[in-house]
Amino acid sequence: MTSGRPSAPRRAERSRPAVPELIEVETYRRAAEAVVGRTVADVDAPDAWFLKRGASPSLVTDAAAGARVESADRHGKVLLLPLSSGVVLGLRFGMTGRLVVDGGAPIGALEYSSARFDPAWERFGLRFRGGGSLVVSDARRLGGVELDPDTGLLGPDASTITAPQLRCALDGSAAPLKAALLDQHRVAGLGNLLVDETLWRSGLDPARPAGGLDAPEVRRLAGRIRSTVSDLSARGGSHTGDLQDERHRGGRCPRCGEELTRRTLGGRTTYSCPRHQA
DNA sequence: ATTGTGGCCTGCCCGC
DNA sequence: TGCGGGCAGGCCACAA
Repeated sequence: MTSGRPSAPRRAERSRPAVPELIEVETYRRAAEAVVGRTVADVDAPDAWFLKRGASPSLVTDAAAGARVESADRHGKVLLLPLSSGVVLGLRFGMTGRLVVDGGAPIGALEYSSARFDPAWERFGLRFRGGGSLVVSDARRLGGVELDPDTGLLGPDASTITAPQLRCALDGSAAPLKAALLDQHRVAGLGNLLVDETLWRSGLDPARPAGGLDAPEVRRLAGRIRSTVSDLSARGGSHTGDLQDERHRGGRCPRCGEELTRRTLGGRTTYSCPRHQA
């Protein structure tokens, strides 16, 4: 699209949903700590499609009913609930998944109108002895529940990734930097918004071959990944980046005013500044 | 093996 | 005013 017009009409100021990337799932994890130590009375799995990797309502019920929640952990975008039965419950939230603990407002509720929380969107739930519940609400059904997820397949968590870990994750890869950072096997926890924000802050072109970064660039990127996660966590979500308001056709670089490049990389819509991301 | 593509799913935005 | 196409993106199956 050619410029000439000042810019596309600015998107309505209405806040956008916080897509569940690492930051949001960490918020869910903290909320889930409220149920640690409780015993599962019953499993509610009304949507069998939501159960992945061979899990079925009866298998999940067998694993969870009567078991105590031992802890609430997270790796990347996966929320892990180890149970006293020895089974670990893995919860993924896809793009629109929310966690509702004890019937309170779903995390991120303030981002939405009340109509967004249709009871029909409840895909999975645990009810606890003595009351309370933990429910996954997901309009789009892109999330899921699995038993004993293999976290060994995931890369190091983005929030604490070190330069050597990042080098290892990117080394020898010809894939675009954007695609490599989205790949949960390489780095766990980053989604589309966080990657674009991080690369913009790093001054790195998302199309650069991932393995082509030199050592200073890898160090810089590792630091930016951590600081971006930390910064946006403090602001309240992965949608609070500096680039966010300009993520639309005709959007402009918040730093230099150049029109942002919009393209598809790693299968995702990618915005970057052609002037200072190289 | 790695990298790329398309499909899943469905609410919602926008243009007609 | 209503309708319908396109868009959103995490994740997986599959293709090259």
